[in-house]
Amino acid sequence: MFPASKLRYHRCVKEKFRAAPRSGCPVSIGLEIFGDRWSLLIVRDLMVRGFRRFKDFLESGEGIATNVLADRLRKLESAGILSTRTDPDDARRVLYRLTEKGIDLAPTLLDLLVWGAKHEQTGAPCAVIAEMANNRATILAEVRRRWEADDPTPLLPWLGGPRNSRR
Amino acid sequence: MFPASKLRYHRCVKEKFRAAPRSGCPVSIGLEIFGDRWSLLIVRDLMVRGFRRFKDFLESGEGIATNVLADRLRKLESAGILSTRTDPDDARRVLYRLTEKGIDLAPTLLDLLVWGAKHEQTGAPCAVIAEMANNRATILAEVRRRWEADDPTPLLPWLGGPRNSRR
DNA sequence: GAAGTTTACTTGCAGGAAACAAGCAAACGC
DNA sequence: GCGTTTGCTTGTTTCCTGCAAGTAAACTTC
Repeated sequence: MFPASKLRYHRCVKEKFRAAPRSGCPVSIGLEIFGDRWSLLIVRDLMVRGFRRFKDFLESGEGIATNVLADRLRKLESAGILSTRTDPDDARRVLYRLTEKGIDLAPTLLDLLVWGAKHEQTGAPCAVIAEMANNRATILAEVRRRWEADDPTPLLPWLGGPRNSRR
Repeated sequence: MFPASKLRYHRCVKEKFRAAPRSGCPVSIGLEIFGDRWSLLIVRDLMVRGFRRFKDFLESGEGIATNVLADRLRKLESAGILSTRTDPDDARRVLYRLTEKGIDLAPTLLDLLVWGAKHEQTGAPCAVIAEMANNRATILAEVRRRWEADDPTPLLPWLGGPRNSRR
């Protein structure tokens, strides 16, 4: 009926106007955008795993449903955290990429990672985590470099990158 | 029927066993705990506004409902992020306090604050935010000092502390 | 010591969001 | 043309949220 891109646009416009934000606190406003169980995982995958495509996120191992994923991508886009464009090599594909605003979430995400690794039993290797906690600035610089260079190599190999992008 | 304290305990035990976590990633596990619009706001208020009591959170200006607040406090407690005890001065009151695990969320929260202030129009004074971004270590040390000293003075006066604790 | 007030909740209900399953159109590869 | 891949959408069911109202226990006042 409509081309996908137009459909997406219509939805964005509609969904952006929800209830008024609750307070002027920046934390509160941030939580309004990604205060749920999925959004930050998408940002994480874009940032450190080099994910770009719908399917990558679907198979990320977290078990997100397609409708929820589509919804979150749409919301993150309309919040200016990621941008979309059609893959020049295959017009079926939509490529997702963090914006400047999105990549600025790197410190938050890194802290969250360190916190989780410290206080919960996770599958993360302790050595890597210790290194991350100590080399904060270095890691943040590297994340940004990759983003600027549009380099999809996963930052954390043990997390696994997108599987078989060219199957 | 039951004293409130016992009721709370029963709920905690019951609610802790939900679906299995989705992946071993620390970020994912963290989001499992406070991946919603309210939990981190509660942590924020405990950390920088000196809130201690149920009523403080209710009147924080965010408009949280009583049942949601009770639920989040319970979950945060059973996740080990905050602890509760009865106010020695008034046995009706429950005093909430961050645990070590909870105060360790300070870096995350600070980054979130800086991010929000940078990318969204908020009511926060720019000067204060700039100062926070620059003096990260100092601020984190001060937050921890207050926590260790059990000092309820709000860290950010412009946020407002608990109103009329002794009315 | 009875009556009212405060505090920290719980309960009930309606509406919305999430999970699950299925379907579908456009773009490719042959 | 024909089957496949990709990125979705559309139901359906189930679970979760948020609001309004209510409640029990602990204080306060008289």
